[in-house]
Amino acid sequence: MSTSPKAIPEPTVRRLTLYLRHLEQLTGKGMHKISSRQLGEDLHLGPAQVRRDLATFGQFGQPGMGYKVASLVEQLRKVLGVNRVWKVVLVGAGQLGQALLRYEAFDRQGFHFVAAFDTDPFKIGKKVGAVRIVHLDTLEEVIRAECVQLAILAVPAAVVPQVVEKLTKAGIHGILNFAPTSIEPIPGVVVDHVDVTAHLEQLSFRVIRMLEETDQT
Amino acid sequence: MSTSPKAIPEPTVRRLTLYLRHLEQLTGKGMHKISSRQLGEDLHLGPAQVRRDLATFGQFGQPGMGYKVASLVEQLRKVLGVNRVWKVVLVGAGQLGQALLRYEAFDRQGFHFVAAFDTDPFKIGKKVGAVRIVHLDTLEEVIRAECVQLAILAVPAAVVPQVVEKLTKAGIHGILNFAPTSIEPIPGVVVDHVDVTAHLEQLSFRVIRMLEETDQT
DNA sequence: AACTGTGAAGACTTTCACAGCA
DNA sequence: TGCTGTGAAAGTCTTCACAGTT
Repeated sequence: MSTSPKAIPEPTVRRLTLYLRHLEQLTGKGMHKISSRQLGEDLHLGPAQVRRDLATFGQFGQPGMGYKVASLVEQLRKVLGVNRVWKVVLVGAGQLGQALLRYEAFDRQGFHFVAAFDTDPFKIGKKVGAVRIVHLDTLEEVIRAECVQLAILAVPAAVVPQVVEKLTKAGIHGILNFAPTSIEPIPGVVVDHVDVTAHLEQLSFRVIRMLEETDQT
Repeated sequence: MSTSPKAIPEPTVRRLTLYLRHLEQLTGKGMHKISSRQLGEDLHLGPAQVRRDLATFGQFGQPGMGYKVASLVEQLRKVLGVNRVWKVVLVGAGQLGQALLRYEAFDRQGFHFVAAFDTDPFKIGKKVGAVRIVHLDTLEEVIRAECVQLAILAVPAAVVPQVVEKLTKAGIHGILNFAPTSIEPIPGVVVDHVDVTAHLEQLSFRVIRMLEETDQT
């Protein structure tokens, strides 16, 4: 009976990210306004889809003119919550973990690594990118001291449950899981999953279908 | 008017991967049959969802008994196209690319790297995991000679269009893109996208929403 | 009794098509 | 004219609920 919950559909949220990235590139090119038709064309979406998505959280377009790129970028950042800095920890400093630590685009988008954890004595103390690898046992301490909100998990599937428990205890708010295993839902923690093998399997499925359709004799 | 195209919904395909992975783990544990209720519980899905998904491509369950794990695994593999080996090349042997080359789970799932390409003279000739890095100029040659079907792109966004063109010319069937840029649809080529920044932004959005909902005074 | 497969209902998402503004 | 925002239609996906099998 107070603030309306708004209910933004999940597919819309996924596309907001795409709009934001594309619009950021456009500002770099000095483009000041854009229409839903053009934006849709660039991202291979229908113009109605674009307008519906953007209208979900307010009215930004100017009828007859289109959207002002700069203000749209600002609004999208606000909606997605990237108009501020998120503190992030990495758990699991293997090959993938280290590649993520070195990926500079995260910082530019407001996701700032404050620490990396591992249990391998050979890795501890090593500096990767801008952060030092420390022992997993210090996880709770660091997360509380630094008020870290997000964690990226790049550990073997087998240890995911234990690490998740530690993170939950430490009061983390969100987890992005790269391990090929599903995480039990936890109240108060948002979980998302990046599953590269799943994407390859999707690709496999779609390639087969495509070839079958093409090959109709 | 001949073979029915069946039309499997995309969300279903995404879940098939999850079923497959979970069932493979179950075989390892000596579990021989499972019900839709149990499988759904394990993966946090409704039992009706599971049955609908599995029934999409044939009848596998035994009423009163559930599903036979081994035969379901076999069927899912067949549907997803992972009952065979896919030849894969990596383009872009940076941090992320090298981490992917070393990720052994791909091979186990039937995705076999046959080559890695880059343009950096310091990287060329180096062996990462089981494959050697060679110059991008040899891409078409290698893809044709080895009949490679899939490519993983881990190059900077700026060079994606050129690389995609090379791949298309070489007759690739599927591309999995890790660069934060969208790829123009190409007839005869299936494209999928792994976008880590997008996942972080999703997480950001959902964490904010969760905290707002929790905080209602 | 325990369970699957599925028609039909319901929920959600996309697309159409047009009123209204610049 | 060129464009947005949106009610309503169409399309897609999920869930219910039950007939039918073991």
